[in-house]
Order: sequence, then structure tokens, then C-alpha cells
Amino acid sequence: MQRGMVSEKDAGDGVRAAAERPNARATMKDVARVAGVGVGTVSRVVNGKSNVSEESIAAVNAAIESLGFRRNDSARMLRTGATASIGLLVEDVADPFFSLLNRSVEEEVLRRDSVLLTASSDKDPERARKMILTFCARRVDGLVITLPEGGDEEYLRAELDAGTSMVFVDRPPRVLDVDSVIVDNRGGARTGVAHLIGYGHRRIACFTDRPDLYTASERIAGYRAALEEAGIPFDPELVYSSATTREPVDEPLGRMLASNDPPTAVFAGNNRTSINVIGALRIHNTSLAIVGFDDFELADVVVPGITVVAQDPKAMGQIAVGMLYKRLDGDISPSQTITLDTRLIVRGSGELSRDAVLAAR
Amino acid sequence: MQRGMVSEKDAGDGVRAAAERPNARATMKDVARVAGVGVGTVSRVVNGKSNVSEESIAAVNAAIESLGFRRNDSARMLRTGATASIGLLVEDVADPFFSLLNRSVEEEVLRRDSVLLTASSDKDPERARKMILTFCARRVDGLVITLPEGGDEEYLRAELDAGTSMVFVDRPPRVLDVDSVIVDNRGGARTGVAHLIGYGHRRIACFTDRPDLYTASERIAGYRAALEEAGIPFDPELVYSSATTREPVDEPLGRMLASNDPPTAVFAGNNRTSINVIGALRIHNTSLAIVGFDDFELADVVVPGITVVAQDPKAMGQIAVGMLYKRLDGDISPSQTITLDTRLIVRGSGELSRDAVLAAR
DNA sequence: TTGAAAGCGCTAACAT
DNA sequence: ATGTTAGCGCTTTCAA
Repeated sequence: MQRGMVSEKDAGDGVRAAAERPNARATMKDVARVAGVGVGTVSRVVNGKSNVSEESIAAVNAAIESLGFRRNDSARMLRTGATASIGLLVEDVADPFFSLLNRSVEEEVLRRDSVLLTASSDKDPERARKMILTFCARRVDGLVITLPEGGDEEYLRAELDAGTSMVFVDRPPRVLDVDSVIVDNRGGARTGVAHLIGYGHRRIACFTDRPDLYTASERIAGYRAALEEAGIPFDPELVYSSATTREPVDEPLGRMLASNDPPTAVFAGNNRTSINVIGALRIHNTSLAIVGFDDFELADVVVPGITVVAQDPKAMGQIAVGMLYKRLDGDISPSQTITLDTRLIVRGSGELSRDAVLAAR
Repeated sequence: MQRGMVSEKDAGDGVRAAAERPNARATMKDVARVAGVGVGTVSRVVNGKSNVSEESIAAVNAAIESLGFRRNDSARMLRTGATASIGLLVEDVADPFFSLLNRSVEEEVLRRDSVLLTASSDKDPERARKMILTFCARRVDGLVITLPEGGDEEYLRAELDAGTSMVFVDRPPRVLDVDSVIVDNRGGARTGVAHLIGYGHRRIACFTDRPDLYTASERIAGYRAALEEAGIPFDPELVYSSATTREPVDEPLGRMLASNDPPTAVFAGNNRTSINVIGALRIHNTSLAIVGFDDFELADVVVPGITVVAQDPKAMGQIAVGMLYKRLDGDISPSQTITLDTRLIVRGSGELSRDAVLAAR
């Protein structure tokens, strides 16, 4: 330690005060010196331990105030091994569904005095992997993840074995033995399509996201199940899965409408697709019955209101974080999958009967 | 160190291997031992330094693989003093505007190999303060914050002095000398309202968020400025500021419509208010010209499409993070405020003339 | 109630 | 090119 440059006589005990280190934060050592106590006492005060005298508390707090001391949590984490942080990986924090999930997870994590690290996978397995490993390097206490399709799940096993708890949301693990919270996508879609069938429809178009996505394929399966139950033949010409979420669908819809047995109803596989379908119907100046999967702001403002199969992202976040903390608290019971039910919200677009649609043509 | 319990003869050098510490991650020491090199070499390999032999690299990587080693970033942060993390505080990560900002900030932070900590203030100054101080305790490299109205800004000064860079977004600092990126709320509102005036409207209602919010008050000021320029008297009866963002507005709108000089147009102060207004108009079975501040999905799907004054949250995030990193790179030029222009998007609702509205009554 | 001191896992300076 | 070591700021025994 170089000490020859110190102009003022220093305490001679090897301590360099924060003031000598420009632009450096005060440490507990600094606080201890100013307060005239040991660092152990400072630590006790900062952490609100009981066995400290009133005088010490006052002296330490005064020193903290005057130095602008703020505990360095990196050091604390290193020492204690707990980071009080959770990592959240979703497809896209700007997506209406995931942003609600994000907020819900934040609320739960906050309640437990932890912080939340967030990232969007953008449906890219490589990006997901990178972010998850980054979170693990930060030693997050746990992970809430929506793993994109198409990637390897295997690399997570090492993290799991190393003691990082995790819970999958919105899609189940394929091979890993971890907790998950998912939505009854298939059942919800089945209900929505059956609702349309109940209004006389037999030619029902189906627009969804990329079919390699778990949620999309489940919803298509639900669509097919409803048709089958009603004895309606499945027609692949009526199914269109877009490549990107924001892709307009007026072209494929136009093709279906121009066919010799056009659809009288549409099942839209997610909220953005619903919006795209509404736009496409406007372009084609037609109205069909619509049921969409996933609720969205404005669904009850358009005319008619859009009947939807609603999910509950808030509940999903609450349950997921709850499961995660149970594991962190030592629960080693077998991993489980919780499936959330959907709810059909009737607003008008799904109750347009086949006869009404045909009459308007 | 207690060593009597070790059954197998150990190396005798005081090293406890990871295997002896159940559920503990391997450390560089473990990797060094397995690879038969020193920890310095392990560190060099992990950090991709150039001066390491091929053999060492291979041996270390093999050891890392077999032990499932992952560098402990808490220790790294403590040692280097840099956390490679940025804290973002917005009103609500689930809000359409802020979720887009969130995503944009994430993208920029990711590009710089850092991670993002996020939190929602919920417009509560106390919650904001708590989260900001938490981020500071974690020694984030920088902060991007939307500070809620009504709280003290002063406590941030200590963090600023301690070397935490920050940039304000969506509202300017009141007393602090920090960078900020804001939107020309006043000018945008003025433009939107002038647009309505251009279509003959003279009785224009104004619905906004809580008037103590910076953005809301600026937009109201823009509304008034447009009226003034056109020589239209300001009528407080036509202005309604809701207490909460999601509050329905059919009651106050109904009152205005029932008056003896009802509005023929509406200026909506933000996207959710626009949605509320559209809903309220439906309830009252009337149509008025509408211009809304802030774009939203579906704005071009309702009939007519909603003319809006659009902001650019993506640009806001990019610029904010760019400024932040400039500071982190040592830029000490005077702090600046960047004001983003708005863009009027014409879709139909704002081009309904006064005559057309009156004729339909 | 308190101070002293060890050590969490890493990086970087130093010596070889 | 590589091993050794000090020390980042904190928590937590251990003595006193």
C-alpha cells in the first residue's frame, strides 16, 4: 500500500478514508471510523439486529447520513450467498400478455424484498440461453422462464443441479423435472370454437401464430377437437398460421372468403392475431363471427365487442413465484404442473349466428 | 477449519472441494485444482485473455465443463467495482407505452452486455424511492428513471454525488442537474387540438390523467394554447381529469353532452383515456371527432380509425441509454434535455368535421 | 454489547 | 505463460 503521498497525517492504521478515494462510496469501515465503533457494530445496525446499544445506533446512523453510506450488496451477496433476486425471461416484455405477467411477477418478488432481472427471448433459443446463463452467473435465487421452442432444454439441468430453482411459465418443460404454470390452451380453444359451433357455424377459419410454438399448436389442437366433437370435417384450407406475430392476414383471409365454401366465423389464436383479423375483415368489408384467444384492451370497445377466451397472466405470475419461493424454502416434493383455466368472455362478436352472417352477404 | 471428519485423505492444503460442500457451486479454485493450473490461469481463460497456452485453455475448459462451473458475478462485481447492470424505473411495466420503452431499454442494455433490473413505481414516490435505493445498493452502473410526481427529488443527489449516473425519461428533473429525454407533450397536444379546430370544432372536450402528473399538465397546457391561438375561450366545464388511469369517463362525458353547448370533439390525453372515451361514446350512442395522445394497437381497427399524436418510446429508450453510457464513459459535458417530437397520425376520427357531427344529431 | 479477524470468490499486480 | 497473493466490502463467529 502506497502511503507516502498522503499529505495530512493519517491515522496510521492502514485505513484509507473514502474522501481519499475520489468518486468512491463510503464503506462500513468509513462509517465505523466516523461513528467511533467497529465494523461489526455498523453491520448490526444496518441489518437491524437487536443487540446494539442506543448510543451506537445513533452514532452509526449519524455517520451513515453524513457519509451518504449505502451498503454494497455485491459484497453482501458474496458473503451470504443469497442475492435476493429473481430472473424473469419471457418472449417479449412489450407483449400485452407478457407485460402483464411481468408486472405480476414484479409484485410478488417485491413483496419478498427481492429484485427482478428481466429479459425478452424474442423467441430465440440462443438469446434465451445466453440470458439464462447470465442470470445464473449473477446467482439469482430463482428463475421464472418461458423457454422458446426449438432450443435445447438440457443445459438447464446443470443449473438445476447446481441449486438454481426454476419454474416454467406458459409452456411445460419437455424433459426437465421442474414446476410449471400453464394455461389450458387446448381446452380454452375448444370452448371458444364450440361456442361458435353453437351459433350454427360449420365453416370456421383458424388464424394462429407460428405452429411450432407450443401455445399455437395446442390451440390448433383445441380447434380441431371442437370440430371433431361436432362432426365437422377439418379443412386445412381454413387454417392459416402466420410466420410473425404482427403479420397482416388480409391476404389469406381474402383467399378463404373467395373460395366456393367460405367461412362464416373465425377463431383467432391470440390477441394480436385477433386485431389483425379485425383489420382484415374491415379491408374486405365483411363481417364474420369472431372468437379470439386472449383478452385485450379495446376488445369491448370495437363494434361488436370481441368475444374472447381470456387468460389470467396475473394469476400465472402469482402462482409461479409462489411455487418458486416454496422451493427456495426447501420444499422438495415432486415437481408439479398447474394448469390455469380460461374464461369465455361474451361480447357480441362470437354470438353472430351463421344465419345472420349469410343473410348479410 | 474443522478437518477431523474428512474420511478420505485430503490434499492437506486446506482446500475443500466443491463435492464436500453439498449443493454448492464449483469455484475457480475447484476448476484450477481439477485442471491442474493456478486460479490466475482459470481467470484468464474465463475472461478470454490472450496470454494463455492452448493446453491450459483446453484443460481449464474441460474442468469447467465437468464441474458445471459458472463464474460468480457477485465476487467479480465486488472485485472490479462494475456491475454491468442498469436499473430501469417506470410507472408501470404493463402500460403499453412503458412496456415498449422497457423493451427498447432492454435491447440497448443487452447490446452492451449488461443486464436490466426493472421496477414499476405505480406513481408512488415512496415506492420509487425504495426501488431506486435498492438499485443503488446493488451498485447498478446507471439508472433510467421516470420519477413520479409529488416526491422529493433531493435524495437522488447523494447517489449522483456517489457516482451513480442517471437519466430521466418522460419527465424532466425539477432541481437535479441530470440528463433527460422527454416528449414535446405541450406541442403535441397543441398540434392535435389545432387539427380539430381546423375541422371547424370550437367546443372541444379534454380528458386527461391526474393533472398533477407532468405529462397530463403539459398536455392540458397544449390544449389551452391551441384554443388561445384560435381565439376560442377556455371552458373548464369541458375539461375532465380522471383520478385513475382506468376510470371510465361516461359519466363526465354524459354531463358535457347534456349541457346546452355540448362538445363536438374530444381531445384524449393518453391511450387509455382514448379507449375510455371511445367506450363512453358508445354508451352514449354518439359520435364526436377524436384526437388522442399516444398511439395504441387497434387505433386503426376501430371505425373510424383513431387519429393520434404518436410518441416514440423506442427512440426514447435508445437515446436515454445512449446518454447514460456516454456518461459512464466519462463524458462530463453539461447535462442536457432532449425533447422528442410527436407525430400526428391521421386515421379518420380527427377529421370528422363539426358540421358532420352536428348533422348527425 | 462490542471489537477483531476470517473469509466469501473473484481479479489484478507481482514475481517467476 | 503461469502460480501466488492481496484485497474488494461485507457478515459472522469468537473472545472479551
